[in-house]
Amino acid sequence: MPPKPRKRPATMMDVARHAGVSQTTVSFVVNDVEGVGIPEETRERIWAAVSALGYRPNALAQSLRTQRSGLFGLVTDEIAITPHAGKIVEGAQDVAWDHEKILVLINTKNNPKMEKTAIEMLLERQVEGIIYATMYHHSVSPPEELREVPTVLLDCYTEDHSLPSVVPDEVTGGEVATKFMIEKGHRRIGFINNVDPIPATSGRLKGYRTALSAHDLSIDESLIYSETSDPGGGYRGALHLMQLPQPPTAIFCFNDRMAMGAYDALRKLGRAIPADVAIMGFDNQELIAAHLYPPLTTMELPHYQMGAWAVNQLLKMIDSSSKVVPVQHKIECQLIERESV
Amino acid sequence: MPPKPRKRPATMMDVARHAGVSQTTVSFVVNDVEGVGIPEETRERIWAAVSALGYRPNALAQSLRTQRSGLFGLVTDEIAITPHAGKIVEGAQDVAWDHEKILVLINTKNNPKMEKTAIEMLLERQVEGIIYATMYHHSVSPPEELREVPTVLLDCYTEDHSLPSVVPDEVTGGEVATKFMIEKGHRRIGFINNVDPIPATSGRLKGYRTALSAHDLSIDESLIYSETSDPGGGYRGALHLMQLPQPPTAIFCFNDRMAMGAYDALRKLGRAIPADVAIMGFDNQELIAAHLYPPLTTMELPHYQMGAWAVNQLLKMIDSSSKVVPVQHKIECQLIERESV
DNA sequence: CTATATTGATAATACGAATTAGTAATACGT
DNA sequence: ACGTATTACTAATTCGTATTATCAATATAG
Repeated sequence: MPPKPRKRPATMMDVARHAGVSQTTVSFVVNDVEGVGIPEETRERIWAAVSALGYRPNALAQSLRTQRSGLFGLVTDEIAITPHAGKIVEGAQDVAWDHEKILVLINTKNNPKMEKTAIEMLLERQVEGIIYATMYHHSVSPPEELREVPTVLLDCYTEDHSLPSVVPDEVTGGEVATKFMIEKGHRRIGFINNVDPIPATSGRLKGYRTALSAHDLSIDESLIYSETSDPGGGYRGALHLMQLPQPPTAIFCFNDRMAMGAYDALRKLGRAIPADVAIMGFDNQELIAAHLYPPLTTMELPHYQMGAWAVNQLLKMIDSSSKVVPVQHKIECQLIERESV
Repeated sequence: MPPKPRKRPATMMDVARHAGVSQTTVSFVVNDVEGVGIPEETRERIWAAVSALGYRPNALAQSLRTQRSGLFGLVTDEIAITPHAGKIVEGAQDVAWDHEKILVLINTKNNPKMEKTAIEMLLERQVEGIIYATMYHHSVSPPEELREVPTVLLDCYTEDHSLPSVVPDEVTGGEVATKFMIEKGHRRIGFINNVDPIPATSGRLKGYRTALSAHDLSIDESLIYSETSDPGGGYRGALHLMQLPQPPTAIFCFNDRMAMGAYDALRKLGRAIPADVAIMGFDNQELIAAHLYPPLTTMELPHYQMGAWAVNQLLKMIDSSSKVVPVQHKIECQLIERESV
């Protein structure tokens, strides 16, 4: 029979016996502890035992002893809706991996009770930090338990800013997008905004105004129109703007889904994109943006970066045990140039 | 000062002292152990101490003692690409939650070395089971370490089927899709297949043939055309089929992205969907399918269900310690009827 | 009135590793 | 030759909980 009929996995004690030394010595060698004099010969004997027995450290025991679990909790409200969640997770995961931390994931479906239980569970498991992430940028009031451990809010924030958070820089995003259209020569730029009172709505609008002002362009309020943030809204918005006495030559849409609707409207009106009218989106929802015809120029939300930043921040908060003052970090959105402008 | 200057979280021992009993008694009461005679009065005293100290069990210590970590590992190749990953995670998460298990997530980016390290890490952390998931249905050869613990392959399988796996039922999917078009009255149904040699390619084609045969329709090989699985491929495929001497009245596209291309082609040819030509997709990529005009009728891949099934299977494998024979489970795809057929 | 249950607990140990405090044996300095 | 370093380890304790074995005090049986 091959050397596999082990039932219980080998412990450090097993290795010690096999190598004829004490458990302590094994620990010293395996962890390569500084300042303990152990001759090469013994070390080899121990390593040989390690591989002979297929020893693998028990991280639970280590965590218990060292009081650090190496776990970070990632609490999300909804994970399945958009690919955005994936990017957040990926960013967080990448950084965590580099620091030998591992992520435990809980999806609370926006259910406050579940949310509370989830955080309780994470705390029981001694997570070293928690990322509380939402799928769109808004204000939240998370369970108080969150404060018992280093925490970063992702794509959301508390009204009082008492917890560190990382969010997209909506204003700069709107500004960059608008500036880009201006630089492409557009002077009459419409904006189909969202109707929901969220930071993205006010932020992108503010950026739009800023960019126009910065280029000494007057702001024509009739070019700013609000609609629901779906393709239908985009469709109606574009129709409306194009039927103005002086229609715009470029339309900045609140998001890619609305841009999709705008495409339909323009097609119906027989206007070519970007020849007759340029379209700028926001969100860079790959599946939409890259596959529209023509491919949509849009702003990418920094989900990956937010995930990465959040983990980095947690790492900082953990080792500099000194209370770091809660930071509100904004990350710029990236312009993704395709062919619609 | 309010009762919060605790540094170290309270342990069971602290509770015991506070209530004037032994740690053992606290354990008995807190875990509601059967058959130990402890009067109501003492129990109350203990619970009072628990909330006074804000005691919270240390799951690491529990796990170490009981030898069950309550952790499941979820290893994915790529998580950010599609919303599919989100569904898998959500399905797995939901079932895990119901059984008080928690998911730890590692994304290995298709890097075999990282994959191996990741699994090693999970094993060190004493996960009770591992789900090895890929983002599209194909054959894999995962690290051998996987066999040391209950494992389920998700959306993939090993050639020798020596590990349990759950995958979409591609054949039935193709069949249901085709049957639907037939029932809508179509007799000449084109199929723009993928060129990659993966189960989805052969499976959906097989289902297509089966459905046609089942309805006594002859299979016209010229209506089966292969292209790359992107919008461009769909575009070319549709163009090709529509220029045949006897063009089809319905086109089954290998996936939604190709369907998107087919839409463009038909638009260019001036054919209306579904009046002139019906289009059927596959994958139900919400962002595409629901927002095309007209909304795309398509087959939904059972990602949520696969995630859920995988966790359920792990749970079974764990308690019925008897070696369960590796199951190959196929889950049917759901027809999502919209307006393109 | 003594033997035996029952009640209401506790002491001790195990889980697997990290770590502190030692210790036996040899080497070195003077 | 004697005290001190150094080398090469080991014993014992700890992390926080679950669990088994035990025990004292009272109640009940005979």
